[in-house]
Amino acid sequence: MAPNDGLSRLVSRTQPRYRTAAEFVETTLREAILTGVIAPGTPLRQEELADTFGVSRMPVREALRQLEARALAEFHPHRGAVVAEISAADGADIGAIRMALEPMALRLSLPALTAADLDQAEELIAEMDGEADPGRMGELNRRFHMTLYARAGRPRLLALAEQHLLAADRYLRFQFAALGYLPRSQDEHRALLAACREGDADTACRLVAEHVGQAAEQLAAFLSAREAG
Amino acid sequence: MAPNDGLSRLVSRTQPRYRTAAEFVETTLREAILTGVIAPGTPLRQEELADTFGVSRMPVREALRQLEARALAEFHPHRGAVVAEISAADGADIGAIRMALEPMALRLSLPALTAADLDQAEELIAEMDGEADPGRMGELNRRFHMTLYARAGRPRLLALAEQHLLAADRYLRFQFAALGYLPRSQDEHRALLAACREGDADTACRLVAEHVGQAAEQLAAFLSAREAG
DNA sequence: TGTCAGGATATTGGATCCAATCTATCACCG
DNA sequence: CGGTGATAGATTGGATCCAATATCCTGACA
Repeated sequence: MAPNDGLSRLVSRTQPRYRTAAEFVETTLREAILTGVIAPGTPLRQEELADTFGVSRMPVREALRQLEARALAEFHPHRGAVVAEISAADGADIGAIRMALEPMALRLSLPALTAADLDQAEELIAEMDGEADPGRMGELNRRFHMTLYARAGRPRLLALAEQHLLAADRYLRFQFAALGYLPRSQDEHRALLAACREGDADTACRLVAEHVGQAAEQLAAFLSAREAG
Repeated sequence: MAPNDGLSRLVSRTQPRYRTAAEFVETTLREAILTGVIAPGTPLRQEELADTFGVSRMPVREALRQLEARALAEFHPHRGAVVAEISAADGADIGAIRMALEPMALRLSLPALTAADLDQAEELIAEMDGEADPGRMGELNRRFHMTLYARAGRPRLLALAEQHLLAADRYLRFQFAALGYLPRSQDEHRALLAACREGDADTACRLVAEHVGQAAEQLAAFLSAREAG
C-alpha cells in the first residue's frame, strides 16, 4: 500500500458527500493527479483503486474515462490506464494555451473589476511573499490570477483557463528546483496589478502574456533538460 | 425509433474497427452530437443507446462520462444524461476562446507554412464558393482554418482549437438562417490567406481574430434573439 | 377543486460474474 | 547460449443482476 499512501489520506479526509461514487472517485483522483500526490506514469489499477475508495471497479472505470477525456490519464486497451506523463512538448503547449487564454480573460474582466477584487489580489501577493510551501504557493498564485479574470463573465473561458493553470501547477510541482523564479514572478505580479488598478487594459494584457510566457519558458527549459539528461 | 434514425444510420455505416466498444460508442456519439444528428436537449437513455449500438449499457455509460467531461453531455444523478444545450452565453464563450486560441495558433504556425499548405488553403476557399450543403460547408471551413494552423507544432493547442471550431460549427448548424454571412466570410478568408502568403504575422493574426469575432457576434446575436423569442 | 401523500414504474447507479487479451515466465529448439 | 513459442496468471472489457432514486400517476382529504 506504499504507493497509495498519499491517495489513501486524501480519500480518508473526504468530507463532502458526493451524489454518486463515480463523482467521488473522479474528483478525488483528479485532485490527486493535479497536486502531484500520484506521480506521472503511475499505473491506475482498477481493483486497487476500487479497494482504496471502498467501491467496486465500475465507478472507478467511469472516473478513469473522465480523466482520459481531460488528458489526465492515458488509456491503453486491455493494458490499463496510467497517470498522464509530463513532456517538454506538453509543457510548451500548456504555456502557449495560457498565453492565449489569459490575456483574453483579463481583457474581458478588467473593466468590471471592483476595488474589492483588486484588494484581494494585493492580499494574495502579500501572502505569497511569506509562503514557503510549494503546494500552497501554487494555489495562491492560481487564486491571484483567477481573481483578476473572475469578472470576465465567460464561465467556460474561465474554466478552461483555470484548468490550464492547474496543469501548469502540476508541471511546476515536479520542478520547483527553480525557486529562484519567485522574486521576479512577484515583481511581475505587482506590475500587473498596478496596470489593472489604472485600468490600462493593453499594458495589463501585455504584462500577463509576458508573465505567463516567462513561466512557460522556464518550464520548457527545465523539462527538456530533464528529458536530455 | 424515430428520434434515433439519424444515429442508427451513423452506426450502421461504421467502417473502422474500434479496439473497444466504449471507444466506438464515444466516437460515434460525439460525431452525432457535434454534427447535429442528435439535437441539444435530447435525453441520452442508456438502454436505448445500448440497443442502437448493439452493446450492453456499460460501454455506453463510459462513453457518456467522456462526453460529460467534454461538456457535450450533461449528467443529472439518477435522472440520466441529455445532449448539452446551446445557450447564447455558451456561444459567447466559444467565440471568446476561439479569438484567443486561433491567433496564437496562426502566429506559431505561419513561419513554418509551406507553399503546399497555402495552395491547399486556397483550394479549400474555392471549394467553399461552390458549396451549398451546410454540413460540408462547416467541414471545409474547419479544414481551411486548421490548414493554416497545422504547422504550429503544438498538438494540444491545435486539438483545443479544433474542438472549439467544432463546437462553433455545432452552433452554426442550428442557426444557418444567416447564409448571408457567407460572402463576407469568404472575403475575410481571402484577405487572411493573402496576409499569410506575405508572411505578415501581425496582420494575419489581427484578421483571424476579427474574422472569428465576426462569426461569434453573429452567433451570439442569433442565439440571444432565439432565447428572447 | 386543488393539493399533498403514497405507491407503482421506469431508469440510473453499483456489484458481481464471465470473456477477451495482454504480460511474463519457462521450456524447447536452433 | 540466445531466441522463439506456448502456457499460466493477471488485468481489463463487457454483460447481467440487484439496489437506490426519481418521476408519475392515483386517490384521499381539506
